Amino acid sequence: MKRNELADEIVKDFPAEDFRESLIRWFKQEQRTLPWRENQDPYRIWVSEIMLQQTKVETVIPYFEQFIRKFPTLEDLAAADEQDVLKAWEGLGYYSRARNLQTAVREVVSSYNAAVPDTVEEISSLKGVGPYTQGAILSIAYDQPVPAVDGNVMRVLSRILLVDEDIAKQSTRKLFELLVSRTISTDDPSSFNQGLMELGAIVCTPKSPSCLLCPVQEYCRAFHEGVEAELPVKSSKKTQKVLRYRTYIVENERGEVLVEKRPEEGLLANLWQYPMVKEEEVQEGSLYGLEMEEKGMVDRIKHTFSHLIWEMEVHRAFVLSGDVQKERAEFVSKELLTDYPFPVSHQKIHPYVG
DNA sequence: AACTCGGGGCG
DNA sequence: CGCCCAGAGTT
Repeated sequence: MKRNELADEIVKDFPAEDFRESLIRWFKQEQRTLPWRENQDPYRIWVSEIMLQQTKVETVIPYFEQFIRKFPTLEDLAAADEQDVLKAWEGLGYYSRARNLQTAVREVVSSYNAAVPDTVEEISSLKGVGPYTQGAILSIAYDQPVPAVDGNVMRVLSRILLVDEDIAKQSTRKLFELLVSRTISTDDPSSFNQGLMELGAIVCTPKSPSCLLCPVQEYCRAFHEGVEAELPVKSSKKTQKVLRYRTYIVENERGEVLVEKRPEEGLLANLWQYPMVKEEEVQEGSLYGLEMEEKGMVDRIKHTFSHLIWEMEVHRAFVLSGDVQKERAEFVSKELLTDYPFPVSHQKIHPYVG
């Protein structure tokens, strides 16, 4: 069956209008007060949506407030140094979000007279603005009736409409976009989309949903069948690879510490770290052309990413002779170190640097 | 369609 | 420990 026909069959006999009204009424009553809900400024909505990708609301709040203080307008962000933007993003993860956001904001300044575009074609062309974010900005900032399908929406609707497609597949998101298109409110698409997400965050949670408190319980097919705990269906992912490194705290005679900037692409791109070499490439007493006196291991740090695991041995060393021959590596005073954006894995080393 | 890309909190 | 989170870009 074609996706379009499947969507038609799923929404057949579903009381969309009653569902809409209950959902929107509940959202207006019960929504959390959040900093990006103070107004409809497209720039603020945009920043919040990027930060919220794969990140919980409670985590985002302090980052959002500090980010807006630092970069109050789109022009401020466009004019900022990338390093300062990454510093404001430090600890939030998925750092390409920050770099793509700045790229996109600069594009808006140069090509759209600093006004966030309000059409699907224009806004979806911006770096970092995918199917979800485009729908979120258009519906929340511009009141357009377009779907904004995230994990919450797929979970909520899979239960309400009894959909057992695997939500780990990208193609499934398109089915839910069709389902939202057939149910969304044209009067208040913003409250409808946010209501679905808010419901997923507060009531229709992944584990043990609060069905007895649900404002749309009477419309929930999964609840009536008693299968809400079995939905959504999601295939599991594979286990992570383990990578072993030795990380150095190298101090010179002036009390400065050696740090290096990671490559422009890939994992933790353009963030800084203490020099780190694969365990099998360690050369005792030598690093990046420097001759060192090794003072032994300080700690073992295990850091887990979504797709891999780092096991780092942290060693302390002092420079005996030589010059740094490695690209993007430099000695920095301990005071200035706080200006450099570090991933959390290496922030764990800061206490040993003093 | 599968992989990459962070980090935290929860059971 | 595994799972999930207001996903997007790359291959």
